Amino acid sequence: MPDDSQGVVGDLILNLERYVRLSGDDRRALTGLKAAPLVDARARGDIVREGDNPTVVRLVVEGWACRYKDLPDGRRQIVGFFIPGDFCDLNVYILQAMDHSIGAITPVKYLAIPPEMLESLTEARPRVAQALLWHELVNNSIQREWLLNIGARSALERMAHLLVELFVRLRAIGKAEGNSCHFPLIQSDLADATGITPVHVNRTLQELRREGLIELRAKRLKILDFERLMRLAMFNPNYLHLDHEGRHLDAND
Amino acid sequence: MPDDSQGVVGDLILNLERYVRLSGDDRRALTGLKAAPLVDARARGDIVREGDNPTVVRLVVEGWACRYKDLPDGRRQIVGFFIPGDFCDLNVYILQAMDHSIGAITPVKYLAIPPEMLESLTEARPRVAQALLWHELVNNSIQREWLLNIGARSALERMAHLLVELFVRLRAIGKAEGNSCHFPLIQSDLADATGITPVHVNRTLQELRREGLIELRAKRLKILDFERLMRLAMFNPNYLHLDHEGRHLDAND
DNA sequence: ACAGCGATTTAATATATGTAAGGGTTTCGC
DNA sequence: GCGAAACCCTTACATATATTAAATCGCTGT
Repeated sequence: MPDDSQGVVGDLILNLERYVRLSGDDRRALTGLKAAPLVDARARGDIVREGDNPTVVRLVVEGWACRYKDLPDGRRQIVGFFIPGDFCDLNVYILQAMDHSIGAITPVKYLAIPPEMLESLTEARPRVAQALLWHELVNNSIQREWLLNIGARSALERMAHLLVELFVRLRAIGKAEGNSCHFPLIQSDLADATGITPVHVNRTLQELRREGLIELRAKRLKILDFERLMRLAMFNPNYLHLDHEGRHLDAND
Repeated sequence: MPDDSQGVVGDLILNLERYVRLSGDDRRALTGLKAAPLVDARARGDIVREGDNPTVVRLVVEGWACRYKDLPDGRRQIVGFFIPGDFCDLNVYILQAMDHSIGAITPVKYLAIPPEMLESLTEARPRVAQALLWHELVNNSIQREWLLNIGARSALERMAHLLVELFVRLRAIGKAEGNSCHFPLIQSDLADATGITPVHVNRTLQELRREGLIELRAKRLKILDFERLMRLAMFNPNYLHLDHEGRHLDAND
């Protein structure tokens, strides 16, 4: 849970400060978002369904969620994960009917922010607007990398890539302890996200363990050899667009 | 070639009017974009390379282009196609370093628009700004559908889906004649876009032909049974977000 | 402590898709 | 109009991943 001084929007601030340096006033303005209603969602339930016409923007405050699409015959593809500090639909609501669903992985707490509240925030604080735009563009970039991942990498490489990405993102909001982190995805989530079958996800994870690259049990992921895992995944951090801050990717910084 | 009254930005206007009803002043303002330099790109050449730091926004005026990413070992994934009236990077340039490349499929003509020119346009014409935002969000939605396509559909379904999508988009800018259209993609383009192998693309196309669903030769695509092709692809037009105009998807309207 | 259920693991088998290589055809530059 | 590429197509074979099913593990709640 976010128990820092910024309270419930602390992870968002951490998130945005990767992109833009915020002033004290910017941070205070963001903190004002906590006036929005805080909503609880049950684990494994839907938060928004394809076809809905949402009227709020959701900011994940606690827990994991995902964006997914499904086919009439039940096949399902997760197209992105949300962790605390991520917006589910900063702009998407503008399109009226949702073209995808949002589901909770764990129990989730989110702020249901009225669009006008965001508008007045971004009008008053241009740097915040800039940071939000950046955050959104990085999301699109991640989406493109996922296409490369699913379209061009082997099952093993895909898995490795997804684990590295999630670990890097979690670390960025201070949710990693050394080289390990809480990891609530079950194997069928990984299957839906990578486009491989749950049985094959299992084989793939075993291979990553056998190779001494990871440990994964009891909802806890531990990266044993970050460097080698990144090489296997052909992980190129460019697409996260963090470099302009001079940060480096190293599991132990 | 766009030889209508709006000249070189005619396809853009057609494109945007699917989303928002533009006034005469809006259209005139958009027509002003043709003051930007018109650039030629050679077929099969790169227009922007991953890592570049572009300073203009590109609007495709003639020809086809694609967004793609590649891996160190040469594997390549096309993550989107651009046809006339599409922006290549309406916002992406903000992120500084490109996380993907843009390549020409055919000879391409594009307007190289300075960001300030776009900014003054959108400040003066809010409906244009709204339409551009919509266009961008639809692009992201298409990206999500592609993830579903590559992650969850079989090779045959994937192929069918891609063909339907491209046909629908071409028709929307008046580039289809009845149930057929110019189609400059070669089989290895289709392979890179669907994440299947060129040989298998060939098998897949033959099957679509054998089933009496399409004709495809000499850079010309003809949809023989639109209804059945859509069903095979599980094509749900929601993701193109055209419905608010009350349009229907029918190959012969 | 145990029941019950979801999650993981294993195994056997099936199949879609990949790989490699050769021949045929269209396209395009000159 | 000719020649050389570039593209398309085919075949034979290899393999990664899917499918199905069933056995174990490990929570969660009683």
